[in-house]
Amino acid sequence: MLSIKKLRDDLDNVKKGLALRNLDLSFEPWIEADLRQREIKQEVETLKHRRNQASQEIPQLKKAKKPVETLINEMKTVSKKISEYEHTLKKIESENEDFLLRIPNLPHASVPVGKSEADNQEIRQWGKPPAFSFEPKSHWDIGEALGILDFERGAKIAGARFVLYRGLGARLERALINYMLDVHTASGRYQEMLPPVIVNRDSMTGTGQLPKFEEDLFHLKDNDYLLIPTGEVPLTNIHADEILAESDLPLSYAAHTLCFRREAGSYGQDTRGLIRQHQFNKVELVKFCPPAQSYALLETLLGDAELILQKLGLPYRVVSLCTGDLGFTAAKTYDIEVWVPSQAKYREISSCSNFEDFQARRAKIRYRTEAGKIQHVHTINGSGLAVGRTVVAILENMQQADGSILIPEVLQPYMGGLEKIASI
RNA sequence: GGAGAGGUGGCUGAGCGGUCGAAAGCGGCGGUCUUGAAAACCGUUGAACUGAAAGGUUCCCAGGGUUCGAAUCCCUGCCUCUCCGCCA
Repeated sequence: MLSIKKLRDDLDNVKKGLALRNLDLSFEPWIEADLRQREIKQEVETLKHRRNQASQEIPQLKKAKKPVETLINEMKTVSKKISEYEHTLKKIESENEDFLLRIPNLPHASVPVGKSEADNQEIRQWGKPPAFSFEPKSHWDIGEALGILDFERGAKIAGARFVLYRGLGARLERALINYMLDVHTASGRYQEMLPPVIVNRDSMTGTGQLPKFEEDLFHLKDNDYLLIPTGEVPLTNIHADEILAESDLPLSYAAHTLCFRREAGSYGQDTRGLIRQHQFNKVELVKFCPPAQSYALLETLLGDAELILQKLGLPYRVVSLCTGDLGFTAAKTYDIEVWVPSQAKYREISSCSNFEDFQARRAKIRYRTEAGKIQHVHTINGSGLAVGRTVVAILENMQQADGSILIPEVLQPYMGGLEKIASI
């Protein structure tokens, strides 16, 4: 959520920022409603002031054995008016709130300006795409041939975009989760968490999935619970409605969670394979910090995610999303894209963003400065990494002519010392 | 799932329907004292909105209701605890 002060005092710059996102919102109705809201509020407050005064006078008059009938009758009218005004006020306030909750964050000055994905800016590449002496196979062909991925049975059990990992496939997924968490939590860089993967509406609103993106979420209707699309939701909301101490910042959390996405609107995209599943594993990194540190810490967090790929020996590049491709809540985002040989393309495996105070304002995550001032923290998060897609990258980049897969050295201890996965 | 108890400030914990944002204690902060610290004593100590300020409004889990007036009464929901049942 943007600061209402900014909207009132600096609307031109807000509009400019939104224009960079290809967004042209009409603010006129809101401006009017906002004025009206403040007017009514003042009116209500004046009436309430009178009522409060009377509430003190009445007992005094009673004590002095003076008549109170007139005053009470007068207050009856006042109270009636108050509740009428409040009814209107509530309606306007919730409409205004809803409008604000649907405005995206503004891009940071360092974000490249552009219309679409095509304008994203490559920051760096790491590693070289492997050269194969044969036509590299897709990970689903490899996985099925090795008997470690079973898409047919995944579909039978649940439906399209679900997979059954078997044997060493399941082991590999688990190995990656453990490896990633071990690296991130080494020497206390991130505190490990294991949060709920089902959350309430407040949490989803706090991190920005609601109210706008409800159709992307799985919904448990009986009790209005929602399945998280990313670990960012429970991790960020850990500190919702809290005032943190500056001396405790920055806070860094890492967690493995399942993630669930409806993938409404992505029909026809990545219909085969692990890339786009309704349910997947992810290790998420989240930081809370004072505003002055957030851009430096975004780089740190990005580096932490990159480290995993480096240690696994998987070629990747880092891309800075342009203003037109930025997610709803982000002020700045780096995507890490890993090389996928069968597609001869880099594909997203991590997204690292600085939300500035956008989520903190929604979720009411604040901190007290050393000077005693209370202000919103900045939140930063990123995948470290999407586990299923890491499996994709390993299967495809490490594939051998004989159909086997070499297991990255750092992962071997997590695979019981196994050096490769081969069909028996 | 059944029966009961309860949700008050950083914590513990008072609070008759009417000067209650809320006693008291602890903790925190500032000071006196001290070479320093502890102890003792004194003072101070929630948040949001609004206003240049003075001030005003709101918040005692959440949402409704009763009332001139609600932390206090009623209803609903959520959460916590105890007992029973079931259960990984």
